[in-house]
Amino acid sequence: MRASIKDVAKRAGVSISTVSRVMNKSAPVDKEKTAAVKEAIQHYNYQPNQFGRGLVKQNSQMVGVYIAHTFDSLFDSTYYLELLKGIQTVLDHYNYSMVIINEKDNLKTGNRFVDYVNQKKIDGLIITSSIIPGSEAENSYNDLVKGGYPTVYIGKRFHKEGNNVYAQYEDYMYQMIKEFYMVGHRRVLLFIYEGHKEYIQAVHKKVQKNMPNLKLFLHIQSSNDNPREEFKKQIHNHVYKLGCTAIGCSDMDYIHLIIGNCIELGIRIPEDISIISVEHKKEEGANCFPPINAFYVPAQEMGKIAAKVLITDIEEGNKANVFKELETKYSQRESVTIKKNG
Amino acid sequence: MRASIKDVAKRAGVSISTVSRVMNKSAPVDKEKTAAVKEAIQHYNYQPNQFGRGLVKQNSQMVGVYIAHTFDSLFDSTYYLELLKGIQTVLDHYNYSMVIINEKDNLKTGNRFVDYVNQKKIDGLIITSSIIPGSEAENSYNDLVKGGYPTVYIGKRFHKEGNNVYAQYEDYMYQMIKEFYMVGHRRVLLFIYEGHKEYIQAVHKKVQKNMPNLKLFLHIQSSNDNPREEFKKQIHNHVYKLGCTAIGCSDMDYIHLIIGNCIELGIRIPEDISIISVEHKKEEGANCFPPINAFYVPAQEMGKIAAKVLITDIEEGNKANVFKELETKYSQRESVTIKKNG
DNA sequence: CTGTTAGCGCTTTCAT
DNA sequence: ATGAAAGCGCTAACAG
Repeated sequence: MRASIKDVAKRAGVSISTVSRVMNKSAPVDKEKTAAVKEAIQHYNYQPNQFGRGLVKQNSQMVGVYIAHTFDSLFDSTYYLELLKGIQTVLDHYNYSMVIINEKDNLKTGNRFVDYVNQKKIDGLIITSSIIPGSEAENSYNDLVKGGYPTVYIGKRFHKEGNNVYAQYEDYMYQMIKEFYMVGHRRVLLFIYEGHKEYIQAVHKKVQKNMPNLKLFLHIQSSNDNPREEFKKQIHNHVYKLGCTAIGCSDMDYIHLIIGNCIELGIRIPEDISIISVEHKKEEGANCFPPINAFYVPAQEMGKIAAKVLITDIEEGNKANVFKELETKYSQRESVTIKKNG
Repeated sequence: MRASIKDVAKRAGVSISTVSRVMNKSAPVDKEKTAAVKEAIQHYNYQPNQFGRGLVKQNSQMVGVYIAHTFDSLFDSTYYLELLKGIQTVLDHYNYSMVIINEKDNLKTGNRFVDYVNQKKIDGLIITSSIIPGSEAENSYNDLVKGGYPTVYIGKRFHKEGNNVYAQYEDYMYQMIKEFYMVGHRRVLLFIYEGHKEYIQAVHKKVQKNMPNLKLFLHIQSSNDNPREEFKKQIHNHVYKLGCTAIGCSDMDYIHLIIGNCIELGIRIPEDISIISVEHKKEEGANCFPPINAFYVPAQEMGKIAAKVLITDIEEGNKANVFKELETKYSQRESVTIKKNG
């Protein structure tokens, strides 16, 4: 059994409260006693038991990160990875730990984070945009917010309460299409994550309204055993049969499959096909061959902000809701060319 | 304030011990009282506070995953990602949560996991291979093992005690070179992570001994702002000036940079240069252009095994040390060709 | 400045 | 089968 505060107190010849005082610097303590306590702490390699401390302070120094997603898709997306990096960085700085709360089944009815909250396992909660609108989780989350529990929601929010960090997915996807449109493309293929299905509809509508003579082809990519062949089929079909001259994709994950398949199919970039992607890591597109035009979504920054907001909320109480909208930045590189209308 | 066991007891008209009994099924309870308690639990949406429970049971249902690494490099490596996926999957199944313990500064003197152990924040610890041999962390880890604390070490171990899961890095890297050697290559360039520097030396020695007429060029890649140019320089130099006919790399992360640069430099794969990689995700190499020969290291499987071993250790006590060595599998694809000795 | 004590929420004897 | 009570390790209020 590890040493407890009692052992330390005994060895230092003081009471447990004195030990507690020097541990937490919560009250002035005689110099010599302080030294004795410190010696005893050293000697036992003493660390206060978090259950005891937590029981009285009711905090765990842990923060939950909720992800309603298969872990596979999560850990394959640069977006989440960068988000997590950002979160972890500031959590670490403020001496909090990150607990991942993963919901993989029953995305509609699951709300596993509620248990963590009720069990006091975590002091605050960061929700990742993968939560399904209208799901049980969304409801539970709203309850939490209403109850004043420290939370931050990353991604598109459908309610105005609560802290929110967001990079307008719909905006930059729309911008992407507009980029193509402006240089003459009229038939565009979009590779989209299954999880973004909901959001892309709004984009599609707006496109139909504002660029009536542009035809948008959507390919919703679900997990697949052979993405190589799947992409090849899609690209071949859309480029050769349906006359697409531009491909957009919402994550760098797909870009190598797209580039590689284009090369294999004898489709030149950008001469035959223009490509724009989204990058969640700086200059990611620049490291492709050829360098790919991309919208930079500062995912890591988003994670950092979310964590900072959450910690402020935890430690100082939520004064006002924070709504932080991040800007994306478009980098022109070598993957888009003007399409002469023919 | 959330409901406590007292509130539940009061509403159900029983004592708190009875509530505890029905919660934990730790003793038979009258049917009607059980029903009443369950109703009250429902009503309050009651979840036992983990501090209270933990204080008496001294367990947290949390497991620490220690990573002595910058988080960036961690979350950019498929190896770690797959490892984490595997760990998370089985942890989830056994109702444990994963806490990431990240050591980014002072890799030689840091041992942050010790605090988590002493504070009882975690019930067990998984150490990731990135721990530096001879470091403070290594020492602390050995102490933990000696003290019977539940741990699993993933990666090469320098001591025989404790649970260990391992895919012989040195073996498969040696095999990789041998593959090149067998088909006639005599000048091989290896792209290596900085973190693997220690291990590759042994490989190098063995190569020098067993394949005396093979010349091995090592490029240790540290984090770099412009990997694209860095790789281009390296490849250009080693292929054109130093006559390398084969490139090996220890992680898929680099493969697109290598392939892309080769294409840009007019180096054909596999006609001019043969390539072998390591893949930590099944068929990852098959999705490259061209498909890349690779050694499959079952990182996810390793994570699963590690977690399973750890949980067994936690819940049943460590009977004997588990030493599990995973086999790698070599997939031949289209990136290696015979080199006619000239 | 410091020791004594109550009490955080829970599980687990110990009686009954 | 069940309630009373002890006690897990700690902090904070209180008394001195």
